[in-house]
Amino acid sequence: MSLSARYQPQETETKWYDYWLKKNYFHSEPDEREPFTVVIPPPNVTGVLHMGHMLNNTIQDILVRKARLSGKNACWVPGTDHASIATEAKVVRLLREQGIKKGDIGRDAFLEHAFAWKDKYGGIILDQLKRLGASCDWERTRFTMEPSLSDAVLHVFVNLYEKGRIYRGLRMTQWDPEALTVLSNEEVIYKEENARLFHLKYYRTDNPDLFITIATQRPETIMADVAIAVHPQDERYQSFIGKTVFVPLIHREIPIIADAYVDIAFGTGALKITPAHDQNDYEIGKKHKLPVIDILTPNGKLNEKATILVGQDRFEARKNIKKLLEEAGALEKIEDYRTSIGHSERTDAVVEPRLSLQWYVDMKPFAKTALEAVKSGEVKFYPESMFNMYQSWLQEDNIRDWCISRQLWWGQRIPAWFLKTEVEDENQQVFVAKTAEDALKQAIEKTGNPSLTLADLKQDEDVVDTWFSSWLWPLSVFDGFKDPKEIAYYYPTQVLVTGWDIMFFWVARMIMSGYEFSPELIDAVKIKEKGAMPFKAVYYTGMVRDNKRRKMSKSLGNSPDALALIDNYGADGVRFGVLSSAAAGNDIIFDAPFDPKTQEVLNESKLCEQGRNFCNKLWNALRLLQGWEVTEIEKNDGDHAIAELANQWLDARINQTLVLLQDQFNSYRLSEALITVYKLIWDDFCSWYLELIKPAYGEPIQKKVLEQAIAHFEKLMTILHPFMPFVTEEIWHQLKQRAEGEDCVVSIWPTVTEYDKLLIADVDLLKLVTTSVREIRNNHQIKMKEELTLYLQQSNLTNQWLHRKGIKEALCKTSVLNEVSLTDAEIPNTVTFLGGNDKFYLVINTTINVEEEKVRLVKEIEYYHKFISSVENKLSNEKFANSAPADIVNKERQKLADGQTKLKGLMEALTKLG
RNA sequence: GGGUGAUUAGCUCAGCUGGUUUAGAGCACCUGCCUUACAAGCAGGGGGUCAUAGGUUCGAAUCCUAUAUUACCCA
Repeated sequence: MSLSARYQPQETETKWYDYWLKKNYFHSEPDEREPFTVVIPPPNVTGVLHMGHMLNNTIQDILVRKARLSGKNACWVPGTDHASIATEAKVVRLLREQGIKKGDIGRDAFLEHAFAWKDKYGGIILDQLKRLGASCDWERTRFTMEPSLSDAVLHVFVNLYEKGRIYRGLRMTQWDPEALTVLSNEEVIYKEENARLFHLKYYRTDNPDLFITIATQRPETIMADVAIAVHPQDERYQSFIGKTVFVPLIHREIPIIADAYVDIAFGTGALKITPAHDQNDYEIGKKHKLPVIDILTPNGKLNEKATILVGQDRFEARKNIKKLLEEAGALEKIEDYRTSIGHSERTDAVVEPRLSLQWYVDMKPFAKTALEAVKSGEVKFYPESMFNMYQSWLQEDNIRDWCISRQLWWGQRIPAWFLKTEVEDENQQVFVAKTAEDALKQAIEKTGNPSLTLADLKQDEDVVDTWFSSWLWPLSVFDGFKDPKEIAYYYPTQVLVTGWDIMFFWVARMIMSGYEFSPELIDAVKIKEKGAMPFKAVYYTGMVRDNKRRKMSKSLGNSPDALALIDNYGADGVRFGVLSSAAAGNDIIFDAPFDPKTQEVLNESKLCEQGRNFCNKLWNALRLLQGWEVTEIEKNDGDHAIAELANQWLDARINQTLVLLQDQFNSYRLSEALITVYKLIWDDFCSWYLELIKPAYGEPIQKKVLEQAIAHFEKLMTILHPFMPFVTEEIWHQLKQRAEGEDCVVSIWPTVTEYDKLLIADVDLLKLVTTSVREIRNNHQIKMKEELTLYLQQSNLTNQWLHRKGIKEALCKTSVLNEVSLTDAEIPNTVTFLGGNDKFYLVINTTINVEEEKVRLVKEIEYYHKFISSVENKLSNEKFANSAPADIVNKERQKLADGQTKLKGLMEALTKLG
């Protein structure tokens, strides 16, 4: 059967993925082998595959496939995250389009809609991962809101509450007026923006001629002012302290207080205190026992407490109040300035500080554990430098309690019940339990009222933050909270692969929950033996950016379509492209070009093209092997000697590379590992090995040589498999007839054996001489086919080299020579070049341009002169000789000696030219 | 405002513990080849004061300090 001249990924990729699934190769069950566990960072259930997923899942797949080939019990658990805010927003929007309001249909009906929507559209991303080749154990697919995982969330909530680590409190929170929920601090994204600073006059109540000017960027909140604060040492305002002023427009009287918090240099040095609408003002207000006046509705409109502009949106009110202030003579001036403004991560709405009653996790003890885990090296970060960022966040003075309640319905409802009779406030009685029945028992006990029934209780309306379920992911995907069997085997996971942007959201919190709960779920002996950490290593990928260094995102439209890329280059090609410039932690500039006319991103990539070309190279190597005619007759001729040499050499090179690869895998230098394999295959195997064993035109190849070649090719396919699974599986099967279950995906990663380093050096010289001869041909316009004669200067080295079996024949073949011989004499009318330290003379039939030759030699001589003098300088420095280690000094001496030999040779050649 | 990285060829990046590195790779570029597996290819080539200025050292792309540029994190 003849093969197409080009590799066709479309034809093979689906075929092999289905085959692997059919064979159940990705499924794992606990057994006696060492486990290699990876849990996927669960993408949003509503998500579609983007470049970041491609990168991060390619890396995970490489690690998992490599582990599988290395004989470990590889288990990669996939799944999705319910993503409460994002999903709820999506469903709300969808319902609105159908004319349905969330509030009208109620909680249960809404959840029905949401689940229906999730069943229909959720999890598309998991199918897309299959296109990429992800070898997940799909039988283990989990969802953060499925019953078992939700159960774990409730368990943990109750557990932490009982330990006194979860509390309910009235605090200043970050409010998203669009999603109508509080956010955790981490969900607020600060952006630098242009803003205006309004300078407003507040007149004294005791003297209408005196006023104090304050600077604010939020004039629409002055109706909520409760004081003006100045610095106690500010000389300008000493006479104002203790007096009162009128709030402009509404003429409410407020005091002027002194507080060292005020920055004398900022604005006018006088600060309006608005506790309901500013975090810092709230703190000052509390300190000075000032009242709180909240003038905003949940959706960011002014309420009746504002008394003016009631019903207007905060930004509309800001515009309108400017006019009123001007008319009232209260506006002194407006300044432009830059400031950073907090936006909601999910809805991008400007967040509003808001006083509200929420649930919090006390983070101090957790932070200490999490910091220690990485500091001690139990959890390793790649790259290590990520620890700095981690540390600064977890330090005691930086860590803040985690607000975990959200005013949403899509998520796990908070397992807390209250008495219907009590007013909702900080002091009301609360019964935290996994079920309403348990809560009722508590209520009866605590109130001493046995007649209470379920009807007297009401459950907290809120749900927990999505991250409060995903922080349990490594524990809950193995149902650790229900059954210790699987988790005892699979925990801790090996490595977590994720972007550094969710280091705080997710990584740190998983470390916290891991240390907190795994000792409760797993046998103490096992924990002692394997550790309590959720993963042994974290591989932080960079952010994928476009060629203008912007983060690739759907909203910017600067990300190529991941699936279109796979269509264009094949999954293997895209995997190659995405990985090849992705060192851990460094951001990746993905090279997809933009259409110069439309400015739309094109689904093209040079790097993926390189990956596709590599597949094609492999494919053609296969075609070469298949095209040869085979002979059973073994001849002990030159070709045989070359084949033997090539065979042993490639074997040595593979072994040498395997050692390097192991090191690269151990340190997670995967892009380097890929380049290493790429070079081994393209340069060593294709360019040298196959060219060496290639029979002359029309000649057959010896059966044994072909078998050796196939064996090497097969080994190389196993080595490349983790990176490019599809093409390697295809070639693996094309190479020979395979028995049932004899597949590349489950082949055995080669073990390193002793190899001949000297042979590698000898072939390096062969390559060097060949390249030199080819260069001379190029320079003298001698055809590649024209056979030439080469002489080598006689020396111990050349003598030994040329007499290694196969070298002479190989050299004749690669350099197209008719004769190679050793000589003591200078050979006239030849081009001289250096190979190693020795001189080579190439006889060419064209007349040598003596002047050109001289120029070339003089240039080289100059180079060595400089080189030698720099080494001599170093060596003549006594301090160097005394303080440098002996082997370094010896190396320098060797460098000098070699340089001198080379220089001598070149000088002789120059003299010879006359 | 506080902090952390980055700066190496036209572009994207390697270079790990200072010493076979007067610095590597891929792409792009130049020259010659449709040679019988592959033009998605082959053979060869050019191109870098390692951001700048100091310092430590026998020795610095590598360590230290400052400056510049740039990216990000935190408030």
